[in-house]
Amino acid sequence: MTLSKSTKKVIQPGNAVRNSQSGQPIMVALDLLGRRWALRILWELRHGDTMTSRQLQKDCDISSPNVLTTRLRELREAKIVAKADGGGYLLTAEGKQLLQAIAPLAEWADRWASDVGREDLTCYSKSQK
Amino acid sequence: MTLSKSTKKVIQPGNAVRNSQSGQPIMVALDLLGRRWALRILWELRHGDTMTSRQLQKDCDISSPNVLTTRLRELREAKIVAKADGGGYLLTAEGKQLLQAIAPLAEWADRWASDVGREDLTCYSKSQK
DNA sequence: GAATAGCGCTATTAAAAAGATAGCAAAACA
DNA sequence: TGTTTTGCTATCTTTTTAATAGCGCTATTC
Repeated sequence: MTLSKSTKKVIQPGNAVRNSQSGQPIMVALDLLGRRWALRILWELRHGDTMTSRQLQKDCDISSPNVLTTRLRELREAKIVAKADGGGYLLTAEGKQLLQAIAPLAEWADRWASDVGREDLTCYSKSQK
Repeated sequence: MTLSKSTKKVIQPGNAVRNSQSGQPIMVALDLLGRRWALRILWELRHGDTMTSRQLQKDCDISSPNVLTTRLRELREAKIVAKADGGGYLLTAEGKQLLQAIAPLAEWADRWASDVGREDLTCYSKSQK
């Protein structure tokens, strides 16, 4: 490995990240997915189609392309997302598996919504705008 | 339910969040879990035991208690985490279900690690700066 | 073949979030 | 009563994200 200066680290299993020095896969994953828009980007790519960066930006409601670019780079380095031939982005095989792994989340979220909604939601609802 | 502070938004299904105005459960969940340390905190609570905030801070390697306090408050408001009688924090029933929903993530991470490790890492190390 | 439009991406500045230390009040313990 | 532990706040610095503008490139259209 040439890795001249490790000023910026690739978020990959085996590499130390903010969350952990160990490089444990799960810790690296939690770090990577815990960054802004990372989960959402995967979610918007869930259909498997190639999406342009602009489309992603629009669907995710991201105003600034900078964060999107950064996140996409990280996800590409992590082999979760790839550039498509002819432009755009799509999930890698690895990315599709990841998406399957977090698929139960949507189901949970629905249960969560109904459970939380069943409770004393009134003490929260009016604080919104 | 005096609602002392109406300026802060509770992250709950039904409420608009950064990611989405719709309040769709999955979007709210992605927003909440996409915040720094949120996933990791859940992960450290996965055994179901009551953990003190200091223990959590230590295990998560969080240097600043501020973020931890903020995240724990959000998770409590979302009914995912609760304060334990006699101090400390633990998962709610909802939180335990959430953890089950993202449990496949650990398994995926291990596969991911072996897959990524199998490939040519050199093509990434030099692109960094 | 100039004009147009969409693409990926960078530049810049402001705002927000997180990192890092220190320390306090209350409870638990001795 | 003195000591420890705990949850949390205060303060300040650093990092990350937000918000706009716009560049160079490619493809299409007139």
